[in-house]
Amino acid sequence: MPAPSKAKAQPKTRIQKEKQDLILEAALNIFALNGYRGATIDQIAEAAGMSKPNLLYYFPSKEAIHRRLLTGMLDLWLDPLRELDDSGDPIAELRSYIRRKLEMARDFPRESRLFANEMLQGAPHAIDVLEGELKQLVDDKAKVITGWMDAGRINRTDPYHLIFSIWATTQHYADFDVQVRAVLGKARGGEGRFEDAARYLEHLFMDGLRPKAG
Amino acid sequence: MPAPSKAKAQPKTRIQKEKQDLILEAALNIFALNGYRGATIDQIAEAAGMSKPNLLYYFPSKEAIHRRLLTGMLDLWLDPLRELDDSGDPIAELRSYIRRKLEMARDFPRESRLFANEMLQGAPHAIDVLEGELKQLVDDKAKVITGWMDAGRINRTDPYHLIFSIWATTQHYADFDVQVRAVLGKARGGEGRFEDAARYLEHLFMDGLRPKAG
DNA sequence: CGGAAATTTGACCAGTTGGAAAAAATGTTA
DNA sequence: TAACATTTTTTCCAACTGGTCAAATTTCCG
Repeated sequence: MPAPSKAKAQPKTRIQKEKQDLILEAALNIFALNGYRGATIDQIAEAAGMSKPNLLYYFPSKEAIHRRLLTGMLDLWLDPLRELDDSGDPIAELRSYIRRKLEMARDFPRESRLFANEMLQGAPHAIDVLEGELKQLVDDKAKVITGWMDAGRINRTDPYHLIFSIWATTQHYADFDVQVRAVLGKARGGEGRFEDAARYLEHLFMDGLRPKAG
Repeated sequence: MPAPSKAKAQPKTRIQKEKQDLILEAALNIFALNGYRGATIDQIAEAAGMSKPNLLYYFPSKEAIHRRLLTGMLDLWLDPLRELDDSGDPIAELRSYIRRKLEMARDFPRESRLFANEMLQGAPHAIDVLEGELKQLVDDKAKVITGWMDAGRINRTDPYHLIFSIWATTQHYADFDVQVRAVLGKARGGEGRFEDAARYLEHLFMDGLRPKAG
């Protein structure tokens, strides 16, 4: 029995990596659905098709699994913002940022909910990333956006709150999915809702509600 | 020992009402912070300054406390939308709806988080309200908004997604408070952040980002 | 005061949960 | 096949959790 704790950091065999991925996949489902405390190792193990002690052979603790998922997804989460390009056309850049974020809400709803859960709890495991990497990145991109405003290429407004509102509106479709579906009903709550949302959000962020000709 | 179960439905004495309020107040803190499963009766009891059996004298179960909080806040949550007035000025009505919702995020962050937690879990206790009362109300108000569009008083867009985006952007400041604070930093993350948010959101929803003179 | 009703407490319980230990089973390789 | 490392299962445990119950205490009211 060699220290299995090593296995977690860098999986040696391909089998180990496969099992770990299996566990992470199952854990993502359970955590996203029930929150950290609501999830049990037994549930995760069963979903991964193995026994609890077997799962604990690959990860030292429940918290370790959660930490892995969270750090993994934080990177994913930040990617779209990283792509916001200073040298591109402001309107097109922001439009495609909104689209990318909405696609993430559609394609990675479990990750989004995991993140939302963490935020609701006060980000006990992610606060340093928020105050470090995230803040840094947002500060950066806020400058880019401010530059566009200075050049008169988009209306002047608060770049930080602009980014917040893009986060909020897009993630809403993942985190509050039940509500969205319930309100839209069967007719409009199907697959098309993301298309509708994309069209709407684009219009909102670009032109707002007030008619141009006062 | 008369059936204490009656006490929950209609508190007899003023003392009973006071204690129940004390418990609900404490429970709101704990539930909002830890989610339903993350909260323990012991925690709530201690926060309310009483023993666990004593708390259970006033509420029959943990779930009963949670249910009371949830139904109580759903009403509060719907109030601002109810006030949206068909006969008012569209721009002013929507503006003040946004302001009211943002004030709710500022003044009732715990309630907002309780609600967010419930949504993330798939609304197991609130799904009927969402599909019933809430959907009804939104359908109603969507018609009002559509009427304004037909009259050319606001730009044509999807009224349902408009309402979603108002919910999302305003609640974001309660539910993702840690993130907002972390990104804004000490300088701008203080009390003023709600004022900034209000100014920003008003501008966004009214005029969007694209300069009028293309 | 004195008794009844309401409130509070301490002891307890059964089920669950995260996790440990060790043995058993299964490769793997020479 | 023998020796060795890896993986899996069986068994177990201590802490925690929601909730009960009877006894003790306090409050209320004539």
